[in-house]
Amino acid sequence: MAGPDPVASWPTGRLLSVAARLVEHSWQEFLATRGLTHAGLIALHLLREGPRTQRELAHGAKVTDQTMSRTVERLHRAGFVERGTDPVDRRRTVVTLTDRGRDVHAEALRAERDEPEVLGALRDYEAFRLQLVELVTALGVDRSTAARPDPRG
Amino acid sequence: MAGPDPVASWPTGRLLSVAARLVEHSWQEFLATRGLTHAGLIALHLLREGPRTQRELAHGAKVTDQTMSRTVERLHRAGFVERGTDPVDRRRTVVTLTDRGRDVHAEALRAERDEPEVLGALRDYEAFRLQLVELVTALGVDRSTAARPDPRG
DNA sequence: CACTATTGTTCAGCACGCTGAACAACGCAA
DNA sequence: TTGCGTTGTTCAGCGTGCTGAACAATAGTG
Repeated sequence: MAGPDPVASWPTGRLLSVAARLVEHSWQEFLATRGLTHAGLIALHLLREGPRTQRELAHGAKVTDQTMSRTVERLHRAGFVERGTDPVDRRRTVVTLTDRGRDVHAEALRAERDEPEVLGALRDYEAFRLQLVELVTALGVDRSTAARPDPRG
Repeated sequence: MAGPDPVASWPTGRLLSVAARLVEHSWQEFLATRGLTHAGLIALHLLREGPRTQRELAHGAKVTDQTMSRTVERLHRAGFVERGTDPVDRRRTVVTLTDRGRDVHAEALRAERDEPEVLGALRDYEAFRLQLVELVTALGVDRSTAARPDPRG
């Protein structure tokens, strides 16, 4: 008994993390049956308009190059992307969407539209989304090369 | 240049994840200098009213027992909690806050109040918080034992 | 051509989340 | 006591995030 769920007393950052996990989790059923992961989905999303280098994908997804490297590897293993070396600059790995990748991404878009049940618990879904976009835009200047902006000590 | 940051087109779940990472990251400076982690902080938070078993902590933090197990281990390693076996039920590990733990938690609370700069980017901070609380309350029924609610197949 | 710096990617290793499985201790029944 | 199911915790292993370091290839300088 006592205090059952004083979630309201949590720090906002923690609230954000837990909410993210919970929502991610609600996608798991869909994703697992398709053999893809939630991180891979955003990469697919960024790839829909054409081939990109891993660096570009990392920038776009607001993650480090290392993280995107592994995500792409996973995506490739699942057959959703193709990897090739840029003939002009052989350091670069150019990532391209396969048909299956394009297909599964389209399906995910549909599913997102069809099942707003999860986020339906929110009063002002659109307002909430907007706040998130603001937050990410404000805080997520870049990353990718994992720049350490203020090493004063 | 093309499309620089179409964050607004991201799925909401991804937005949530990235926002969480970004906000978490803004705490890193504070946490790192104190030798604690963001996951540990919520455990400390739950411990402030008295000793708890790991199971209770897991419930309270909306994570699985396994995850809490490792978090407590880390906290113990850092000297913020003490662990003991319940004499009544020797299966149980009772976790208690140390003085240092209580101290660092209080400091974190203060810091949270003093530096709302990060979340200050938001228009309606309170409304946003409220949405998060609603979301977590609605979706985060429990976890801990990692119950699989619907294994129909 | 070597020398050095920069750029693109991967490797090593950690934190944090999860699931499945193992293990120890308890509780209940025969 | 033995046996078995339940409960509390940890171990194994994976996915996603990070940092720091290594490595390969390109580019600039002599």
